[in-house]
Amino acid sequence: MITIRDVAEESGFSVTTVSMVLNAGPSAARISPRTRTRIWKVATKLGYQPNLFARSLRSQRSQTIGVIVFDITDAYCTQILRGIENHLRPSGYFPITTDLQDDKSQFQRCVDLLLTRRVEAIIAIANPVYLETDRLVALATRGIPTVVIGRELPSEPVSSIVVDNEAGTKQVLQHLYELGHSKIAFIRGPKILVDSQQRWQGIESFARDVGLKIDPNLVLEIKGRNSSYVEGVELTEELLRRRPGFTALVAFDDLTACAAIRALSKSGRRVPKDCSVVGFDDLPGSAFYNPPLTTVQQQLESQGSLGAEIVEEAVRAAIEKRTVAVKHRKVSPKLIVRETTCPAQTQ
Amino acid sequence: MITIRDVAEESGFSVTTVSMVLNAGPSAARISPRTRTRIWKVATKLGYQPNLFARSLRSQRSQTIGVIVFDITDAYCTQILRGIENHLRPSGYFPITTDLQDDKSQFQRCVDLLLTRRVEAIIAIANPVYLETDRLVALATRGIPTVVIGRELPSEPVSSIVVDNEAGTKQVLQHLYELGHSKIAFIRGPKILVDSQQRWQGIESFARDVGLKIDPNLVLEIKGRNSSYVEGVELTEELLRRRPGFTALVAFDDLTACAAIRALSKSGRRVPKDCSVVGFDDLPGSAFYNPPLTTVQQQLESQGSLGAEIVEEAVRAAIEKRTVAVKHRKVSPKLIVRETTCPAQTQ
DNA sequence: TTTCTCCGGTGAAACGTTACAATACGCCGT
DNA sequence: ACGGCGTATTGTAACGTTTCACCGGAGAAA
Repeated sequence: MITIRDVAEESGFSVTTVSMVLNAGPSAARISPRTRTRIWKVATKLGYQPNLFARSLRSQRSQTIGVIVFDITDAYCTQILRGIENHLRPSGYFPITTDLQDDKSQFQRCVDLLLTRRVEAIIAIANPVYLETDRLVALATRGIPTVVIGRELPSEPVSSIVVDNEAGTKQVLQHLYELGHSKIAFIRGPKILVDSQQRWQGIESFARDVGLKIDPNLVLEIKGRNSSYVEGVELTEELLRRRPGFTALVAFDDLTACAAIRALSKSGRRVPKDCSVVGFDDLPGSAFYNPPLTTVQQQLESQGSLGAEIVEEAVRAAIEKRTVAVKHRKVSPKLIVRETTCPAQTQ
Repeated sequence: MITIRDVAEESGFSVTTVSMVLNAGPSAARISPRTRTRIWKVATKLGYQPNLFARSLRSQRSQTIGVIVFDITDAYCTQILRGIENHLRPSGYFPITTDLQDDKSQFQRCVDLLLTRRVEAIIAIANPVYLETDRLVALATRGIPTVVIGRELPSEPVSSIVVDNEAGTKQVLQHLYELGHSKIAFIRGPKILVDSQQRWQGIESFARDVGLKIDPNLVLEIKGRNSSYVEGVELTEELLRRRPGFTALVAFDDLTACAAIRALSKSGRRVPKDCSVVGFDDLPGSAFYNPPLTTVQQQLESQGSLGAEIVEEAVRAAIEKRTVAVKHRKVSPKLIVRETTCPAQTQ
């Protein structure tokens, strides 16, 4: 392994000079251009690779950002990860990831792991049903910039990024409205999720705006006792029992939408001809569903890179001893029209 | 931040002694039990956290394993990651992941990134269509234990883990055979993939064993020119045009199976009543497909933990200056019967 | 008593950087 | 000739560990 000392000897300059040049920081400006090129040449000739451990030990900076995901096998998390990594790459920071494995009790372990690795900031991807807010706040007050993706924490000293659920469902309903649907069924998400309420507000608000009537008998809600998929199937069957006449169904999310389509197919109805269906999330599989699902895309990659941007800025601020305000961002989702929606049949 | 020196002063012992005790290595045995408990007590009282950078700098060991995935948003990769992480957790190693983003040309960058972080070993999750074998071999010969998951490299100094494709398709065909199917269509995978050939061998071998006749007109092959999904749809339509009488279809993988189901549905056929369909992979979405897909599970988590086990052993061997043989492991897949297969209709 | 061995522990030198203060030196004005 | 100043460069002390060689002393063997 070749060290900075080797470069110094080979180039005839001191270790200090080499260090300054190779770091290309502000102090490198004080070194003459001739010396700089000379040192660079020697460094690349020898194939010098700085030792991160020595560097971090001395400079007290790890060049590392910690990411906590609630489930690495969940496509929601990995798309965000992709965004984070892409944003961080050019800035020289490296993201390291710990996985909660959907087990809330692992949170402290994950945080400790990251702190042991001396991460300079933390991005947490929030599970919709739980979030260890206190621990995140503890981080933030310890001076570690923290941002949470997927949950709004307006009153806490933690930055956050969320999707604009209301705007999403508005687009959904507008789409169906423009296709001429008026008898629309809804499967709402579980009450515990803030997302559910926001999405419902978008529905109500758009319906009110255009004078669309929502039949309370066509609105059911996921209780979340058992698998969301089987519950989706059951609720759809219940809707069919109550008022078989609806021509469209808005599901809380893609999984529920898939369940609904399954139930509709089993009852002999064809999607979208007899009934249009719309989901929310745009899971990777949704484009290949039978039929391909019309749904709302959450711009997860953007959310990730936005998160990375925020912590990066916060870290930079900390280094320069500036303070930086907590940020709360909302990203606009996008309706993706595929093959589960079509104009309402005029009967 | 509290250091080992603080613990030494507070406990009245030397830094050396504290270090030996806290590392709980073989040299700790030389220290008397009384001293040991005393030091531990002080360390926990002060909340001592060793500085990984200092430790790694001195000991030349990073306690880190590098993982290269070909696409972090691919469920295939993340399930393997889960297995790796779970295996590594108790042993104190930490996996750091780099993402190829399905771009072969990024490989060297990813390797360099990991080498910069001084990983002690590398696990590479191979993309089915490409693999930078040379670079992996280069790693292995540089003394960095390397294992590749998803590709067999029998003649190289790199360990490997693969699924037993042949055993998988044998189970598939046996399942259909036992359900009474004899007119079976096949969509083979692209020739370039070794997986394709192995899976086909399983089919042929089982058919030969039980005397099942395979109609060459019912065998089509993915060329891989455009999206695998749309090609699956087209091939299924072609099969229906040629010999509409088949009662079952074996697809190369889940995505193709979904495409086939889609094409069958569009042609008015009901799955599984009119035609059974089997996939391969067990993608996370497959259980929620319409209908839920009968498929072959690849035991990805096991593959991951197996990979972790192999590199861990290799690292341990390197530390103790033993040499350890390259290992090639095959894991047995498992048929998951869901709702796309049923007994053949006797016409 | 002397020498040897073992036990329990220690001092000091690394590991490869970066940061701070200091230095050498050429040049200007006086 | 001399002080002063700015520029380009350097010596040295950290950063927090681990490791290696060593040491004092108590008991056993000679």
